[in-house]
Amino acid sequence: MKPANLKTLALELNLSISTVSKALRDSYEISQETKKKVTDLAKELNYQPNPFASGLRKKSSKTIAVIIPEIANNFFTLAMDGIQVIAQEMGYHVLTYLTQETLSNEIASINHLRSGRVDGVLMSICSETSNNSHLEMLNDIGIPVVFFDRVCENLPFPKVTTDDYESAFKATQHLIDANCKRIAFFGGSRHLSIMNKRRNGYLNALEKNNIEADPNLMLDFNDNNEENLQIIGSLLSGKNPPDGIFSAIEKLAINTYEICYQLDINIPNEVKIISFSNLRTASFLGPPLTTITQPAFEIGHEAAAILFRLIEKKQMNDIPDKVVLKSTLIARKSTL
Amino acid sequence: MKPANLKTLALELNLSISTVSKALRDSYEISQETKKKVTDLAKELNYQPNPFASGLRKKSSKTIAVIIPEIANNFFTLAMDGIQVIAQEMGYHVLTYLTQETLSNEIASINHLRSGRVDGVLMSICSETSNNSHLEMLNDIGIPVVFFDRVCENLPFPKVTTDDYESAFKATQHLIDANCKRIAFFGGSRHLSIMNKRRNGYLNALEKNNIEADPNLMLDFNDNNEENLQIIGSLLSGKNPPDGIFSAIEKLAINTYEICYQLDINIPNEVKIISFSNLRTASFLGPPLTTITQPAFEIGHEAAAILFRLIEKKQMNDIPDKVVLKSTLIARKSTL
DNA sequence: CTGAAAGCGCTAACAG
DNA sequence: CTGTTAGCGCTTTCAG
Repeated sequence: MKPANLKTLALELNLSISTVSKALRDSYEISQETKKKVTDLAKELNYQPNPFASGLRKKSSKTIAVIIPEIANNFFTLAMDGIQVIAQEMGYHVLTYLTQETLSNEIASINHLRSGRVDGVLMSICSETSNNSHLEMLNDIGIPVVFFDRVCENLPFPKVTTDDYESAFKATQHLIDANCKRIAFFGGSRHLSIMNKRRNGYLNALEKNNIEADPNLMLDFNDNNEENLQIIGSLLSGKNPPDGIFSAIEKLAINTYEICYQLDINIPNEVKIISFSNLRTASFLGPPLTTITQPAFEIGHEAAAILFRLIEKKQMNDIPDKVVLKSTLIARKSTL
Repeated sequence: MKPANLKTLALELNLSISTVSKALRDSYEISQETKKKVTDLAKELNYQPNPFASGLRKKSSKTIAVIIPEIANNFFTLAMDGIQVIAQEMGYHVLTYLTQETLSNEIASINHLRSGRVDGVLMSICSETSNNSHLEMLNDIGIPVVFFDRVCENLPFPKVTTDDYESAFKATQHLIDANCKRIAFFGGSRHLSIMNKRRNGYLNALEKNNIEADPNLMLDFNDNNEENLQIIGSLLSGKNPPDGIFSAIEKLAINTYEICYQLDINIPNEVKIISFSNLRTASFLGPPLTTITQPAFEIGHEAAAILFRLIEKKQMNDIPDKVVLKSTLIARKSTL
């Protein structure tokens, strides 16, 4: 069935299209009486304004884009939830683009934004992103952008992150306090600033405790699960295995559990593990996993809140350049 | 910076707008030479067609809506991934609406569709949805719809589900085979057909084994986590507790683990558990959880594939009314 | 092969 | 207070 439009309403009520339009937007130019007639009929006919027509006219769409590496990931899922909650409140629609950790997809997604389809963008960059030329285009496009979690440091957009360096430092210190001597770092792409911060937190904690960093214990992983399992397997079954692991990525901690189950390595007796993670089941793993838990929902929520202020150009005075929401270390049996 | 449009290109090349438009759409009316000039310039200027203008004109938006109860849920996250993968392939944009298990949100989301903003809808209904009047509006709107997982049985839209009845039957039989005598069923809203199917599978498996169903062991849960924990707690600490639990909802299985940890109840010795679940960590729980795992990614992927055929009116002959993708029972220690 | 022109539904300036 | 009109950028007849 063809949806009702302004013309339908105008015809029915013997009014002009513009009067109907103004009435619906509650313009001061229109009499109460007319407004009532119009809104009543609109409700009756389930009138919904055509978003293309008004988008075309007003150059705004009440839509934002969320560009993230993946959705099957507890952190991004929770962040997404935080974004959606506030978007729904504000009456915005949310378009999602997954880059699948692939640069070409990220570029394609950004190119979509050029068309004016969305009023703003929330973004977490993919692990392949090293050079920023495509992100700089965001500047040219002149669209509000807020980065969250995996931010791009040298671009002039607000950033919402967690205290990656401090948390990583604490995590490492936690292992040291648990008497670990050979602590491994499981990280991801060196292109990501959050990974570098976590790595630095790790290194500085070692240094502060006069432990020499062993390059053999600092592993960078990519997105290939099979390969990652092998790397972890050879590390743990090789000579001089670590007695503590700080994983900067949830997936790698789960992989480590898998390997330990396979090789019958006892956690925490033979190796202790702490990981950045938003697993809801961390407490029920065998053994329960000590985590650095990021406030994922809040990060998404806050990033979206800033974006909406940017879009609606309200309170522009107090748009922060950076927001850092603290993560929480929750000690469980895997580091006991 | 203002994005390039057809006029920009036309002016630059001394061509008419319509020629440029046709050239970009590779019309047979346009010479190869002109096409090349146009596409080259378009690439150079990063031309992206204005989606509002073409949406307005063509009454199609290359956009679909996904309406789901929640995103912080392993099943829906994976389904979403399946949807996104094929949508991206097909060049479609994906709008997500979360109903948060609330009928009023579901109605609001459906009302958004009326405007022609999207070309099709993928939907999983919320647990509050009993009466279908708002879903019937989908019919009036005349937009392609495909239901997945939480389908609405009596509406004439394709449905993609898993074999809920059979899987529930198997799950219950699995507990019976493991020597459970008092098997509890943890379910959700009675409004959802999948819940009824799972409950029926449970009941029929009991019947087939000449076990009398005990109403005290059949629990319906809602979305209130605290309350659910209490209910499970009193069941397990009461007299005549179950020696087996079949949970139709992942979250309830996790809640059960929590209570068992609290009350120091040994799984599987005192109570065995099997649950519908897409937890990636099921194997690493203490103890590993026996699951009925739905092919969540595939369900999303298949539902989207059907939707796109519907939208593009291709292969309309073989649009299935129903697709059932099988779940897998993976036996682990929680039922050993 | 190319161009002119109408119109999708809405908004906003301007007239009345 | 209400109506007329132009035009957002694109597609699509229809003419040439």
